[in-house]
Amino acid sequence: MTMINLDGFFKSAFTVDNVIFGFDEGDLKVLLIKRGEEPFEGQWGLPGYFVKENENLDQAAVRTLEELTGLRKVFLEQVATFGGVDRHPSGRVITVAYFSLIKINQYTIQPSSIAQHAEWVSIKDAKNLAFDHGDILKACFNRLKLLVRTRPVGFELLPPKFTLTELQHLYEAILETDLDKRNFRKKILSMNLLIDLDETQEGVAHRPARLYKFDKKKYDELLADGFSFELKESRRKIAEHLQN
Amino acid sequence: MTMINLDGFFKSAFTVDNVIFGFDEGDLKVLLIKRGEEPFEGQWGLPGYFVKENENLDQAAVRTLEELTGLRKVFLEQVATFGGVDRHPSGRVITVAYFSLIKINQYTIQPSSIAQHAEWVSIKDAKNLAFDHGDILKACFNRLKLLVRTRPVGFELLPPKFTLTELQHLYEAILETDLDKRNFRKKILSMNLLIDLDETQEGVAHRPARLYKFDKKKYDELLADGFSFELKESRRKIAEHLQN
DNA sequence: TCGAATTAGTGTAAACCTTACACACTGAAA
DNA sequence: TTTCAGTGTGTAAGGTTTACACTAATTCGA
Repeated sequence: MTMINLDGFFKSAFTVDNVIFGFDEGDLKVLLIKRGEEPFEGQWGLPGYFVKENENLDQAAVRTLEELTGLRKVFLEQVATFGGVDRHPSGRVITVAYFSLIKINQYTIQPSSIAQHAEWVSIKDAKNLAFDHGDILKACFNRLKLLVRTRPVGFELLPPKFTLTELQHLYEAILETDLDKRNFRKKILSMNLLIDLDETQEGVAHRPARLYKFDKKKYDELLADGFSFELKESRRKIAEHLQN
Repeated sequence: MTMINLDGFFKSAFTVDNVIFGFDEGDLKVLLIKRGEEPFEGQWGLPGYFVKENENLDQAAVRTLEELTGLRKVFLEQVATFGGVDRHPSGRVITVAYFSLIKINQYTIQPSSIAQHAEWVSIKDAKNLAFDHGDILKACFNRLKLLVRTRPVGFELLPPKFTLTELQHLYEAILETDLDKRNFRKKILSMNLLIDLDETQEGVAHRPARLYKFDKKKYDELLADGFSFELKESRRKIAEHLQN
């Protein structure tokens, strides 16, 4: 049997770039690296790693995420591949972008050298990134917006126990819009995907809110029955938004 | 300024694989290649091409699509990248999957060697593909299903003049469900995105249907105003579907 | 301990959208 | 002239989304 010989074809270095989202203090954040060397020294960039000869792309993404955050088994999904000829000044490097959602308070700084320069940056402040990382971040943020409306991934960003207000703020941060409190609660609660823990917040200087957790078991059951999680943004509010 | 030296890192060959959808005789089809050589000789595979040193991924996809179909300026979008270590028997080959939508009657067979073995295969019959092309096709089909509900891409698959029944059949083929004729028409026409051409079909052995064309100009205007094209599948029908 | 501050929690009516459903019309072919 | 095949049309019921404002619980400081 004759096989294709790959020697004659162009080969490129390739990396995975991780867009790691977290949510803290009502603000959606990304874990960025302050670059300590050229190119783009001093600028923010995404954590990126060369893929090894013997590992799959997904494996590389999982491995590097763990090296950086210490976390395993988090939400992680491939988004897109960026392969512009001139995207890397040192030569051709094709990068596969992954995005992940982590609970920011579970994040612990790791001993790896790159992690020393990692910082959570508000998505609003994540500008002027190195390479084409601005484009990559944008693609991942768009994907998150899309995903959050059709699958209950928001819970990946919240601590196990959360209040409805926190959940609403999360959605508002991701969708970049305001939501009506009563309608939001009605909608979320009507899905029966939250377990009311019969506990309340502690240490807040106001009426404490009830705590809920996400009922993953119930969701998996409903999924199997053809249920579709759908959380809509107000169309009117989108339209208003676009006018600004 | 010190730069990273890429020589030390593993490099891989890169291809683009094209999932080219067409619609004909009420049936959604994919353009596949009957493989004339090992590996997977005799099986169907996606048209795939190595990416060149000096071209971007999108350029490679556009170029190869034209080489195969003779068509330029068609709908083309990157879907996902497949980089399993063992996906290609000859060595590491990472492939970036693109999907495109073409008007099947504009397709003309090209002189390229690969095009000689190209055939339109109904999506239902596209099984047992070479490599991981089955997974790739599935990913692209899922993306098409998603896209068709939120953007008016269906028209890319139809001839410039079409009947409402043809449009409905197209949606039914993509969404793999039945739609109610009256409700479908009501919904589509209420968007005001179709121009009634005041012409009718010819050469059919029954009452001829009116012909319409897609009003792209209007759509672009509406888009700018925050309009969102949204065509929903009946939830009940989805649920029924899942039970089968 | 009282009042102010802060955030939590709740219901309804109107508008809008989606669904289910059946029959008369047109033109070609026999 | 009848049959065949597919086109084209309306409505009522049910469900979803929207807009909107006040009372409840707790801490803090005076």
